[in-house]
Amino acid sequence: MSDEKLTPRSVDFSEWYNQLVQRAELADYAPVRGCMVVRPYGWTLWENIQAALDRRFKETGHVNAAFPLFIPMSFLEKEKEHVEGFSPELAVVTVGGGEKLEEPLVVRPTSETIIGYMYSKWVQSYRDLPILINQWGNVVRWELRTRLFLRTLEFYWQEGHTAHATEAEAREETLRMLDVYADFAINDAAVPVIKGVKSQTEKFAGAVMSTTIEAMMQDTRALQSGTSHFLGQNFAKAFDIKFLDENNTLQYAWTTSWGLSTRFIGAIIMTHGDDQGLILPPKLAPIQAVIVPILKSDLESAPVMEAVRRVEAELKAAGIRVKVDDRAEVTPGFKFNDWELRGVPIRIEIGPKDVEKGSVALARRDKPGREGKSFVPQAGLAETVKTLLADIHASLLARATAFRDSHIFDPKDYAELTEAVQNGWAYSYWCESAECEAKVKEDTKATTRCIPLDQPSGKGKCIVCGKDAERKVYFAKAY
RNA sequence: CGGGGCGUGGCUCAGCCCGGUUAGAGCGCUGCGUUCGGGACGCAGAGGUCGGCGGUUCAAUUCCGCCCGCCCCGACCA
Repeated sequence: MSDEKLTPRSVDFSEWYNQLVQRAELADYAPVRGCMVVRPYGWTLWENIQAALDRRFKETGHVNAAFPLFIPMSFLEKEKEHVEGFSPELAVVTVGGGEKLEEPLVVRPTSETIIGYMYSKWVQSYRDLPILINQWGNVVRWELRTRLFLRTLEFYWQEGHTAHATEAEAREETLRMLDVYADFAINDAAVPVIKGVKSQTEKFAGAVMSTTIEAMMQDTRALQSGTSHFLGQNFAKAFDIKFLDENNTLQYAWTTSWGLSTRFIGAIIMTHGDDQGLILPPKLAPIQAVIVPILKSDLESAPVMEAVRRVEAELKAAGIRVKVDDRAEVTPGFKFNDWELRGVPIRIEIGPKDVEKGSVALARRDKPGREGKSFVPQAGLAETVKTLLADIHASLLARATAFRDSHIFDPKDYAELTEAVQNGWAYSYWCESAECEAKVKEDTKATTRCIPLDQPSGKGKCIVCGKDAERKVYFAKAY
């Protein structure tokens, strides 16, 4: 609800984002710096994301559980890289019930440690494995610079934690869940992502290997949209997760963890949104179709509203998430803009002319103006809407994919690379040394985003140092 | 934590330099009426410890000091 236009993306992309998040009522700033309130519209979107992921987790054999928010400080310290990675951003509770605590409690920044501790209690035999548990919850990381959804002190996510008898099985699980994320991103959110492996410097603190799905936002910056980690035996050794195998030999388990957070909402906003506001992917949109009645006078009100209610009931019965905007105090034109700001995929206008002709006006959010508007019969509308929703999904995905691909460059030399990452991603051979990675970062602020799983067949020379390189990597500025 | 900016109705801001009557505007909000196929209009209203504390002064939103908070820019991150 606002009468002013959004700052256009071309003028100030991050200002566009900030205004949009608030005006669309996805989230608001909380009284504590860096914390956000997820408003009902934003939370419903998150619930739809949760449902889409949770279904996939269950299908791949996982179960949900809940682990505590507080973790003994000493747990974090058991895994060297882990504590080094997270200690700068920990929130620590030192007083409880008015008394200084004997051991400070960390508000979980992630739950590998406490879950590792529990797994060590639960695992004795190879017959206890694998353990495939997911948790939906919140975590706290004391970030310095925050943005709604993209980086807040507290955020909501899911974290899967699995333990396996063999390395191969754990590695397989890591990639399986990466596939789950990619499938969700592409097929439910219409966000094209690239699956890949993080460099040693970019990987999760404590992991042997981190994998990621990377998405390109409309300002061409990269957003890590979900991660899946192969933790090797690092946490098993730190927390003593041991089992007897078939040969009665004591072995450390192999663990994985994987997470996707409310940050993904930021990915949706910055992948699809336009200068009018949000464009939500149909499968995740809290409201898939909004009906706006057009009332010329009180006389015409009754037949129009009768048609509106009938259409509403039909769409509902067909499983479409539909809302009637029957507010009397604002005009249809206002409502059009209002729902466009909120990203509802389809608008249905029903007025006196439609009652007369047995038609409705359909407007698709992804194609503004006349191009996206059509007049269709009321008969069979549920099917028409379903088809259109599917079509919108496909066109959003195609558009985002085309945008991304047209902003991925293949620089011929280092000078071209520095140019490429100013308005896109550079896809280049890299010798995988931390030195070359650091040089690019220092010169351009771009980091390695991932070494994609799909690689060209040949080999090449490192774009930075010219030495032999096995694999190509994406360099990009990132969120 | 370094550099810059800002705190005045719900929001965006004016007023402050140069202290002095009832502190304003636009938007939003409430009520009534007319409207309604791309951001309607009229009339009548409600709403402010001018971020906090202290100082200067007959008198402080205005001048001074301290504190608090927020935003932007530089070192970390899903």
